[in-house]
Amino acid sequence: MTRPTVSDVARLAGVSRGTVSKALNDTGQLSPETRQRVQVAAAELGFEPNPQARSLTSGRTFTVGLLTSDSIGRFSIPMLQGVEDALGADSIRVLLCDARGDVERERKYVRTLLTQRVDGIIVTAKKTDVRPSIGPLPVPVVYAYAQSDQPQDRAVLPDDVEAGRLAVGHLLAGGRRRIAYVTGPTTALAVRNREDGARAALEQAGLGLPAAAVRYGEWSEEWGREAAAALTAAGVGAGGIDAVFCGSDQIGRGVADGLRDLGVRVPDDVALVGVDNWRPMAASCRPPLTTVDLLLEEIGRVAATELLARIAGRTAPGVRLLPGRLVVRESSRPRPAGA
Amino acid sequence: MTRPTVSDVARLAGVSRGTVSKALNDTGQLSPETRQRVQVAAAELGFEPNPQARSLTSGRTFTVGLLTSDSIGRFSIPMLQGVEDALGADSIRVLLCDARGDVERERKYVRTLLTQRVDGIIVTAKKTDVRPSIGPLPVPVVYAYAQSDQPQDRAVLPDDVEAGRLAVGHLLAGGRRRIAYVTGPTTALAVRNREDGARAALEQAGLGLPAAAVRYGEWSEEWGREAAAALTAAGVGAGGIDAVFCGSDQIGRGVADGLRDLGVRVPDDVALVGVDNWRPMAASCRPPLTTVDLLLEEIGRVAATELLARIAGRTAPGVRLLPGRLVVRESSRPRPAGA
DNA sequence: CCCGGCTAGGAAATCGGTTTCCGCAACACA
DNA sequence: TGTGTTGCGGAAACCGATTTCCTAGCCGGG
Repeated sequence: MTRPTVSDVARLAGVSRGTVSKALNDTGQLSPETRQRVQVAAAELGFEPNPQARSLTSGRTFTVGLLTSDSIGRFSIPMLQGVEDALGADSIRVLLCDARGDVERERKYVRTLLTQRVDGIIVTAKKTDVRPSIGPLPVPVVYAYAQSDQPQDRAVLPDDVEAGRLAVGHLLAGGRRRIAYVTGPTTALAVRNREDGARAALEQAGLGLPAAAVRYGEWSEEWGREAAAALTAAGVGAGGIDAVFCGSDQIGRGVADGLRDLGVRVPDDVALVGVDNWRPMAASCRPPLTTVDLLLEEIGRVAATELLARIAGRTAPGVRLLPGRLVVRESSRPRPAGA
Repeated sequence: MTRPTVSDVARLAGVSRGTVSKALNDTGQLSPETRQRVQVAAAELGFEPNPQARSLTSGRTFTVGLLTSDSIGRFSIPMLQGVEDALGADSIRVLLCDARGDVERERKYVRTLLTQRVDGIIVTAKKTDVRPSIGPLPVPVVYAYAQSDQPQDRAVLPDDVEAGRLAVGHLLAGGRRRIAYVTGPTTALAVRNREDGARAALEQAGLGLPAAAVRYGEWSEEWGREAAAALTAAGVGAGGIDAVFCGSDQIGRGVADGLRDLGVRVPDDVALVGVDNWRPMAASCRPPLTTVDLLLEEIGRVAATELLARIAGRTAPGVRLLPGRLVVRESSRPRPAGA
């Protein structure tokens, strides 16, 4: 009934407990025969060492804490999977803590994780803006899709400047010239970075991003619809815009619907590119929305790998940016030749 | 540098290690003075018992495994939060395992969790259909938003029959009489249960759900749009339908868009109700979608509470159904009087 | 034949708590 | 004063593994 212990294996193999440990961990000086005899005995009993007992001596728990400061959400999920992926390969367990944006709760969780003797902590958020560090801790910490206000903390982030460049570069390549940017609040770092990228791409093409072509608002469809109306008040085609870079797929979808309501054709009159590659939004959009996938799963994977490196003692501070990938759908199809 | 242990506390308080344990756990026979002296010493040192060492003797780890069979997704998140909520109150940790629909991976995770000596396991899924049991295990298991094929396993599920009844009852109360049901694949249990509920409500009002009024398809907006066209081919108003119960908010949104394209007014001509209360879908719908919230967070909370009860030895097999709640928005506004 | 060097594997300490068992001291009672 | 009870707290075993230290036995060389 009760699980086998080293003593059981020792008895069956006819050796001492210490010898069992050495045999199963490939340490100490043992004859190949003894080693094998122990291994056979362990297999026969289905012996698996008790992790609690093991970590009592080793000091390691083979567990890392995953602390989400804002709730777990749409952005966290792919990252979670990436993290699990990278850690699972080393059979490291993940302890989940959702602080839900509550500073007090976050502090409590950090204490819990330390008490629990986790080997490291990954901190995630739902926006990439700078946030307070969870403090100098006796264990390694990596921020994923989040960054702390302490420069020595390590962070893994999407390259939002590059994302803006990608999106606008794609529109330019499709022959668009008068491009607008409908996006979230200026307070968001991602909004500003993507704008920088967009500007860079435009300038490289000898174009600019006039103030009237940039619209800050909420991360919502409603805002997208509203902005679509405002942007086309001056008409489309000759004098007006011929493409919109949307700060998110939700906004993109709103813009698409807004344009549609106004009789503006997408992509014939105006092309659209979003950001996130949030399937239910982007793929069901009419027409399906071209978008920049920030590869959040990859961010999770890299963050976990970096954490393992830090646990192993290799450390590098600062921010690491990961490029996204353009997913081309209908909404940015180039104009038919000669249109 | 290194964390204080019972020995440190014992030394400071001038007692033995055993006495420290008794004092801090309110066991044994100690004078109030000694007890307090130890507590003061422990507080002074910031002593926190090592959970690994503790679980070595107690056999308990104060950790439960959360096994998501299909990936973590939209449905899991609210449940996760409910689970965390209920367990956090007892300072029980959550070990996250995402099997991503892979049976082999799931088996591996179950082994890992058992090796880890978790006190219990919660199994979640993204659909409520019957699934293979993870087997008779030496620890308690509760299925949340999932159910196993073994009747003795405990499951906590949304009451989909009641959800159908709620939705259709609401439409009937708003004066609708010719109600259609656009939903997911017949293979899904939720689809059939909600249909049963819808039928029950209709029959209670002396009405029926004709075969032509039920449309099975995918859980997608595309399907909703398609179905909207088919349902209104016969026209709306006098001879046609005056309301649609949609199997999900995604479908609901598709139906809304489809009707809009066809010039059918929602809710004036046709009222809509969805299921899920998935904010980004339901609230951004035009018009905003009335929907049945299945209260997944509550399901997570209840599942966790049940698991704790089982860990404590109180057990009851079988399925427990939790009712949802109607969230009324624009899409089901009753017709203006006299229309 | 004796001694030094080497190897295989056992004994015991250790990690940090919990728990059982036992003895001492104080007290009540006859 | 002797004895039985009770309250308090210490000593030590224990949980399950790892690791250090040490010894027995074997080998070869002188």
